Amino acid sequence: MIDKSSPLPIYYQLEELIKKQIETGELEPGDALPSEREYSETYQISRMTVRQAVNQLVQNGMLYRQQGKGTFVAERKIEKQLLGLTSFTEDMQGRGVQTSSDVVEFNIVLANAYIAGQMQLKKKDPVYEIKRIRLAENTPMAYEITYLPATLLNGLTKEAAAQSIYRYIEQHLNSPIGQAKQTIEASAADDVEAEYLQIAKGSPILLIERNTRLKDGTPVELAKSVYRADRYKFKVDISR
Amino acid sequence: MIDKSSPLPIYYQLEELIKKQIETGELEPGDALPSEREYSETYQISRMTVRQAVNQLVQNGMLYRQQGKGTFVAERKIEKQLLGLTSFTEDMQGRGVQTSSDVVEFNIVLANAYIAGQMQLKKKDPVYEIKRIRLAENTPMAYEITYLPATLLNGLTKEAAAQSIYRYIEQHLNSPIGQAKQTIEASAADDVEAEYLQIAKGSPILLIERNTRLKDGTPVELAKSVYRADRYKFKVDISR
DNA sequence: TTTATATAGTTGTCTATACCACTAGTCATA
DNA sequence: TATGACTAGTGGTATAGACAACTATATAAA
Repeated sequence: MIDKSSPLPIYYQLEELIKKQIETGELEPGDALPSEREYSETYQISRMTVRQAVNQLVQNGMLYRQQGKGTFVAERKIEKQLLGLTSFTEDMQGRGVQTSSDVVEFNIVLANAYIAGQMQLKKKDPVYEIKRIRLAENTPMAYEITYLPATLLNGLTKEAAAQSIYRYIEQHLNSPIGQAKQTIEASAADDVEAEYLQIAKGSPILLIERNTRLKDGTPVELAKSVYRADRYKFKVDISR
Repeated sequence: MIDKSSPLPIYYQLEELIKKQIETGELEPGDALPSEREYSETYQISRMTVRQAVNQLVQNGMLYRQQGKGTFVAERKIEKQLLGLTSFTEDMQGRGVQTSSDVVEFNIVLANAYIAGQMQLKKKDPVYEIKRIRLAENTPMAYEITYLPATLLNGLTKEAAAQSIYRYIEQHLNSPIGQAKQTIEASAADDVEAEYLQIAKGSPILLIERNTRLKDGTPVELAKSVYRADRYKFKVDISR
């Protein structure tokens, strides 16, 4: 099961092995794992290496330890990651729902004070302003205005914007997306929003503003989304 | 700086030391940390112990590593934790806002199918049903209905419910709260909600349903909260 | 000037070992 | 019966050292 000559790290192999055992049900929530010393002897690896594997899984919540007792399989989390929250595309595709985007506007504009502040730009720096309608199985779900720093992401096309913008960012900058800060509030649809979302003016809507940054802190996106309240619930999993 | 005879683990002491240096600005975002070997020699501790300290901080996003280059201070996150999201009390108190609760109802009722399903109880099992108005500086912010399993938390009083229910749960069960699953949606206030929140019927509101569990997966709370949309925004920080 | 090549320094992985702290059960004692 | 001491097993902390993988810089060769 563990191949010491593999280029893959041993702790990673053990980690995947335990993960698989949990996924297949060989290890069920509440079950005790073999002790660290047992793993150590079974696979002829150091206990520290075992701990490194287990640490990863404790960290992401699949296992938990109790000193003096053992290590146990945690209740599985409903959603694997918080990932799905960030991106409409990923969220819907994760559920097997066909998604698409209608790009209704695609401009380069000058940043106002608020946008500049959030994106750490100077006022009047150029930014892409992209207005999209997000569809799930051809039903309008959200209306979204996205701002992207034009100097950083030059060459962005309307076609790329109709796909996943995140993918474009990660590939173009060759740098992973790190964190997003989101604000969620409730409101009532105004004329424009009502029209795009095909709902009555004054209907309840979810307003979500998202500020996305790379791992090194560089802001790469500011997006304001308007979701139909009757079609969209927002799920968050939190663990302490 | 590092006291080897202290009962506090060395890795923890080093972790706190680095944290403090970041908080005081001695280490700024983007700065490189001293190398692991340097820490090791400076404090006469093992490099593995240094790594353990740094690992913690990488894990929670304060530092990031680049193989071959070094370890660097990450851009600081806006909110320290996702913690504040879960609990109205902790959230507000974190901002230095005085909070209180009016318990308007305190009953033991029998679980209906939905509640039983979410709480992993049988239908008609007894549950506390607590209806509270959440106030921030004496202004109504939310109306909340909380269900708690009565057999697990017997002895809960109206007075304890007026304080933080979470504190009661953790102390009574002597077990830490692990995760919460939240659903957020927008809606319009009905008669009852409008009255409690002192807003007009039909005003936009945020509906938040929260299902809280212990680390071992035991459900301990199901809460439905209604927030005034004009007084409450919901903030989420997500990191990949 | 450009292109390899070495080299020093960094984090990544892994070992073997040791002792501490905590849990749960056993067993002797009061 | 109840209490306390003991013991085996668990995870928690820590050490010292080794080699691999990667990055940047300096140096030598084309």
